Parts: sequence; C-alpha cells; structure tokens
Amino acid sequence: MRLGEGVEWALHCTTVLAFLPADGALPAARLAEYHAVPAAYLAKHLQALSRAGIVESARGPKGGYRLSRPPAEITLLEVVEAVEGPESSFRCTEIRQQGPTKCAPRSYSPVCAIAGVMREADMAWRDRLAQTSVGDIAAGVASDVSAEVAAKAAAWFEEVLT
Amino acid sequence: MRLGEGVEWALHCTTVLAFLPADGALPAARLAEYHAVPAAYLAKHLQALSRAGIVESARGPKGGYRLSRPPAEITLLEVVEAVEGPESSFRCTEIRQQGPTKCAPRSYSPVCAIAGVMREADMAWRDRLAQTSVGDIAAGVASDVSAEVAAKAAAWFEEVLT
DNA sequence: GTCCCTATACTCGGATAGCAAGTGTCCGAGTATAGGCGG
DNA sequence: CCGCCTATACTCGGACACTTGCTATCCGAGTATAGGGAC
Repeated sequence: MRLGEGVEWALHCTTVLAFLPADGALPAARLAEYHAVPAAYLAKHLQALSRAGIVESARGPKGGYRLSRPPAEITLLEVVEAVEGPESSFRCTEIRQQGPTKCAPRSYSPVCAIAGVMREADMAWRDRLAQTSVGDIAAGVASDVSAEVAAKAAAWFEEVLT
Repeated sequence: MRLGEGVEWALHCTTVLAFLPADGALPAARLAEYHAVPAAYLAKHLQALSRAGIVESARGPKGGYRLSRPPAEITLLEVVEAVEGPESSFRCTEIRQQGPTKCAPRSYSPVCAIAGVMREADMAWRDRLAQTSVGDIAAGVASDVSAEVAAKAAAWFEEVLT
C-alpha cells in the first residue's frame, strides 16, 4: 500500500493557503516554488482539489488558488480523497465464491468476513483523517514554527502578494 | 491508495490453511485451484508468507504449505505486512524544509504536523488489523457458512488430502 | 522376507517478461490588467 | 482630463510522453516416496 506523493503536496498546499488573506490567491507556480516541487505536476493535483470543491481557482493576472471554505471546515480526509480517490484500499473480488466449492450466491453470507475486517480498518483510517481539519494543522504549525522560519515565510508572502 | 490483490489471496489462503489438520499440507497449486487464481502468481505471495514466518513449506511429494503457528496467534496485520511490506502508506519527504523559506533543520519541529496525523491514521488502520486473527476469521466463516458450501469444501479437502 | 539403493515425480524458490498506474511535461483556452487612443 | 477599447501577459485546464512497481509466467534446486534388486 502506497500513497502517491501528490497527497503530501496537496496537504501542504492547503495548509499554506490557510494562511492567505481572504481576498488573496496563490498561483500554482508559487505554491510549487514554496515547496520546491515540479510546478506542472503540482498543477495536476491542484486541479483535483478544484474539482472536489476544496479550492477555487481564478484565472488571469492576480489569479491563482484559494480555499473555497474556512480551513476549519476542510478535513484532511477530504483532501486525501480528492487526490487519491474515494475508493477503499482493499478490493474484495469474492474469490470465496470461486473454484471447486462454488455454489449459488445466496449460499454465502452477504459480506465476506475478511472484507468486513478490511473495511473496518479502512474506516478507522478515514475516521482519524476526518477528525483533523486543515485549520487544526495550520494552528499547529503556527504555534510550533520557529521565529526564523516564521519571518522568512512572512517575507515571502509579502513579496508574492504584492 | 490501493492494495495489491495478493493481499486478498494471502488472507484467504491462510484462512483455508487454518482448517488443515496439524500434519497436513496444501501445495500452492491446490490453493490456487481452490480460489481459481493463477497458480504461478499465487506462489509468489506464498513465498512472501514463508519468508515472514507465517507459513512453513515442505518440498517433495505430500509437501506444500501449512501454518507455522496456531491460527489464533496470526493477526491479519502480519499477513498484510508480509505481502504488502511493513512501510507506512504515507511517505513524508519533508518538503516543509524546502524552498525559499528553508532554514537549518534544528529550526523545525521534530515531526511535521501533517506527517504526524497521517501516521496516527496509519496506526489506527494497523491496530484494527492487529485485533483480528486468522483464527477469528476461520471461526467466523465456520459458523456462517451454508451447509451446501461446507459439504463441498469437506469433500474437496477429503479428495486433496488423500 | 527384509533391507537398502536408486530413479522418479512432485514440491518450492528465485529469475525473467508484460502491463497498468503513477509521474512528469507541455501547449491551448480564458480573463483581469495596463496602456493607448479618442472624445 | 476622462472614459473606452484593445493588446498583452498571466493564469488555469486538459491532452501527451516516460518510469516505476504490480501482474503474470517460467524453469531450475531440492526432497520424500515408490519400486526394484541384493542379501
């Protein structure tokens, strides 16, 4: 099981966007520069966030991306699912109903015992992600960040938003 | 995030092996036949289970695979990790320490807030899988299975183990 | 009749191709801005 | 001097190559068994 790195990028980007003033916007190229990742590829994932209604985009000069809702109302689960897809990690292909012991479908319990546990594990994972919002993350980094990093970040914002 | 189908196969195979008598053994080809999956590819995953110490193998005639421990002492987490690998689903590449705001490593909190939550979600997933054993699964299917399927399975075991 | 030896057949194990999905990149569509022109 | 128009430059959005890892397969290494021969 492996998550694409786009998930990490999307989470960090939404966190950065949470610090934007309400009328501001950051282009994909700036977000990529901030995290030192390929701009063209990051754009692909930002489009996914846009389609999911997590961020909204504005074209033209002074355009870019901004959060479409208050950070506290965006859960990490939404961001992850927007990039990675909403389907469960485990896919049950019902192999218990195959082979030499095959019977009519009504002879089997409605859900495979294995698939049931795997699904519960998946729910536990999603529940944890749904309990934390982008606002929580932003508050956490705001309180933990060193003065040096905070100053650099503030200067960068100042320069980019002009 | 997507798990390989080898995980499903491995879980079902260990469940079937849980019903074997202590001195019995099932070859990979029989396990593949039982689930109607490609034998050569299933063998690859059974090798992973063998390397992880979950099953033990015997070569030659009357050989095959058997569980190396009582089913109740094998958790689903062990089986999943044996096939899929033990590494976490989320990989933090510390992009927060990159780009124009880069500072010395000591300026950052030891763990990224995002990586922390992702890790906790991963732990929740693993915890759920660790709470259920192969024995639990076997007991569940034994009580839920229909008489028709049970009879077919018993007949198949009888024929194969002779 | 019993024991031993050998040939056999069956098993696992790792090394080898094929393919799909994630990764990375590019160019076209659309729009707010800035400058120039006319009134 | 003010308002409008146009050209520009900057943005997003989807369509196009490349690489990694999962999927699938094969053949060689190893061993318990079964049969035959010698004592």
